[in-house]
Amino acid sequence: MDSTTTGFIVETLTRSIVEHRLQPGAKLVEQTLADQFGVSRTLIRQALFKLSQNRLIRMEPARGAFVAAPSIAEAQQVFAVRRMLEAGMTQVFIRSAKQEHIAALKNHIAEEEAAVMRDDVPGRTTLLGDFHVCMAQLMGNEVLAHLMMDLLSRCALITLMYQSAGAAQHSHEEHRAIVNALEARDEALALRLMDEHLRHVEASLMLAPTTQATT
Amino acid sequence: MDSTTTGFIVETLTRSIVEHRLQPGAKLVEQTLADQFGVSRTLIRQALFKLSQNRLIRMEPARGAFVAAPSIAEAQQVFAVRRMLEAGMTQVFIRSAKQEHIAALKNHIAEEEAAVMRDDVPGRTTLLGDFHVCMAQLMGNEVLAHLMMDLLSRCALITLMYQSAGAAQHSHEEHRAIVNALEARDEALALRLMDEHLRHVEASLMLAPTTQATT
DNA sequence: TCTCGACAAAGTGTATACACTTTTTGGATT
DNA sequence: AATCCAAAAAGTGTATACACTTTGTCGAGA
Repeated sequence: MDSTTTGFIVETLTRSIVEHRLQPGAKLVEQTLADQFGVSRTLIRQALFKLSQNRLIRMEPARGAFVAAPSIAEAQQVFAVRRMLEAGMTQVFIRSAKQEHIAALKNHIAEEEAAVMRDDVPGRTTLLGDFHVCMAQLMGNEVLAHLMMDLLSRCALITLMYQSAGAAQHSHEEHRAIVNALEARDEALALRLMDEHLRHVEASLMLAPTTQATT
Repeated sequence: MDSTTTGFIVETLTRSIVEHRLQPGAKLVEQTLADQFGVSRTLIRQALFKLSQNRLIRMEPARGAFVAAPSIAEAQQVFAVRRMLEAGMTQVFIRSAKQEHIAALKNHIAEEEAAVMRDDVPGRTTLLGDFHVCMAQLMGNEVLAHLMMDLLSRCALITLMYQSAGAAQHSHEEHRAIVNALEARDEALALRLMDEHLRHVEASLMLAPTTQATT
């Protein structure tokens, strides 16, 4: 399985969805995609199934695959989980991180800044999310890292739909503050900042709850 | 997708694996399974793919599917994630749970006890894991509940391989203590008990690290 | 005009066929 | 006897065919 052909299709479709070339609710017809990619429906179906696991699309029996339009309620649940998990993660991180790990985070933050500055919407969304994935990866826990990627891909769509440039800027600054707290090994502060950060991101999304119709 | 036929195959295979009728490392040949279930390889492949997402089997390109034999290292990572996540979960639960939710947990514990008493190995493993899933479900957060199910199915195999009757008994008693702390709304105690509980379960597994060869 | 139903078109669900890769087998050579 | 190579067998990867479901269209009847 996943002979890189399927992987390529998944990546391409993911980009199309995340960059809004495919709108939430749009139908993905198997034969059409098969023609476009020059493969059979078999591989397309494999790819669609993977995308449905990532919650980027939704599959309805005998009706087909549709680009997901995650509800506000679902996003709130995802953020609730992230607050629970990332509090613990921050705690373990601050106790075990070496200086080089913190340097890696600083490096990441520089990339974030560049993306925010040049107003690169898909780029900044990815990077702002990757900050959290990056922390997980630096801890050397594959399971945790994979889980964070999953959670972030899951709210990537809604973040993209609702996040303003201002909110992105704010998010970036909060990341910087968190890293400073980590470097100072101030556990209480880091925990508080992380919790507030996640609440802020969530709150910024809720400001425009009626933009997107459900499908 | 998942026209219940695939679902049935997944459930049947899951039971076979969890109840050790299929041993870790065993190969799953598609045509053989297709004949047994009376379907084509197409549906078998769908089912195998789902099982691989649950980490119950491992798929190697062009070589086939094998029953997973999760490593000790992987189990440790899963438990680390569970400690991070369930601390937060316990905290939120104790602050928001109604009396009826605590009653539901007590009810679950009664079932656990029965399974432990009658020495029903697959049953007790499932129920002991479900205690944690149950908490998540009672909180009304679908995402959290699904995540817990995922994490638990992921270490179900290794738990089954390594958990002794004594450890199961111990686990059950710790669940009881946790529920008592929840009912008393003693947050600090509940957090401590949950953390210790997860460490105990993990420690009990590590006692016999050389039983199963890798594959 | 509106509603209902039958028919056609489009699309998904499953089975099967065939190509390609891996594994096994059986001998020939050393 | 042991090793290596080639051919056969077994098994996976992908494409295609066909059945069945859903959706859209068009005309008849009220």
